[in-house]
Amino acid sequence: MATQALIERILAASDGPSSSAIDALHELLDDATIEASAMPKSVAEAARLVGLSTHTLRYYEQEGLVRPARNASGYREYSAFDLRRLVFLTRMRLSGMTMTDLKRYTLLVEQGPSTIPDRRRIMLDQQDRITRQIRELGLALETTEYKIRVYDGHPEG
Amino acid sequence: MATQALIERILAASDGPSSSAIDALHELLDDATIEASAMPKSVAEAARLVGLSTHTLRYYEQEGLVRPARNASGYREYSAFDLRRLVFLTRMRLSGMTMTDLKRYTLLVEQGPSTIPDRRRIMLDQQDRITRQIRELGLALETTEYKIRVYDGHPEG
DNA sequence: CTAAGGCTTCGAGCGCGCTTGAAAGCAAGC
DNA sequence: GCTTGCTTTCAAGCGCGCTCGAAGCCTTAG
Repeated sequence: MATQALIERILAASDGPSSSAIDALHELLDDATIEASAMPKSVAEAARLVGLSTHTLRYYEQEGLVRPARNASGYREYSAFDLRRLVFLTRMRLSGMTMTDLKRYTLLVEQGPSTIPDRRRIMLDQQDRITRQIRELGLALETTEYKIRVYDGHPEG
Repeated sequence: MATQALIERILAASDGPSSSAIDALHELLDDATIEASAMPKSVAEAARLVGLSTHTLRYYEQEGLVRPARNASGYREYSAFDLRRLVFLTRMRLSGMTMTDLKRYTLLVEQGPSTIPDRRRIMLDQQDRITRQIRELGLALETTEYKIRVYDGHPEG
């Protein structure tokens, strides 16, 4: 029962875009709100779009994770490409990938296609890590469900 | 397809114990390896059983999360009860619950049944948090799957 | 009796990922 | 020209959750 509930929640979470449309989403822009205008975004706009602070965006640049262009006055200009990368970075950070690993990965990306095998390996490792993490979360979720059931007077049993 | 794979992974993760047996697991001991012997465990044994360091166990005690008894020489003795609590704590920590929240919760537990509504609330909040986190991990997992597919030469479409 | 290896307490240190603050430049409205 | 509010760089600080090291006590084997 708890397991079933978990699955239903996962389904609800990733259902909207039917499985085959997911690829298109990734390819196109990773996030519908980004492609709308092709105009580069200021650091504040970019921050708002990806849900980070301007400070964090500057920090990411300093760490070499993203390289927005600059306008005549030295202001940052985040292109759709930069925003896509930021979405990727955010997703990976939220899933627990470390800054160190993201730096390594980004470096490989900038070195061109010859590093694809290395990048693939990193993604496979992340995939494993995330899968383990989901397993752990499943256990924790069941534990909260159990406690709540007990607090509600374990109506079954 | 990615979604289906995700669900299958979740299923594989929490399948062994059939849904209805999960409650029993929680009630009995949370972890089969613990109940075997009723003898209290030393800090090192307890650490090994729950997968933490002895340093961390002492730290948790210092923070009031667990209260193992002491033997004549002042050594810690972790009972089955203490170990159960440690498993709970570990599970919650791994799911991202903060030390602060765990301290609050533990304090409520030690204040007796009158705090059950508060505890229930905390568990409901955690349940929400974990569910959101699983959603995020789902996105990240799809992203790694997408990248890997691309690196493999996107054999489909 | 001694040596090895557990255990104790205490306080300081650390790694990660930001976060904040200071000082100053640029843009747009009044 | 002045003000308001964005932007820049740089360096220092911080909160969390451990993690480590020192100094000394207890227990068991030889």
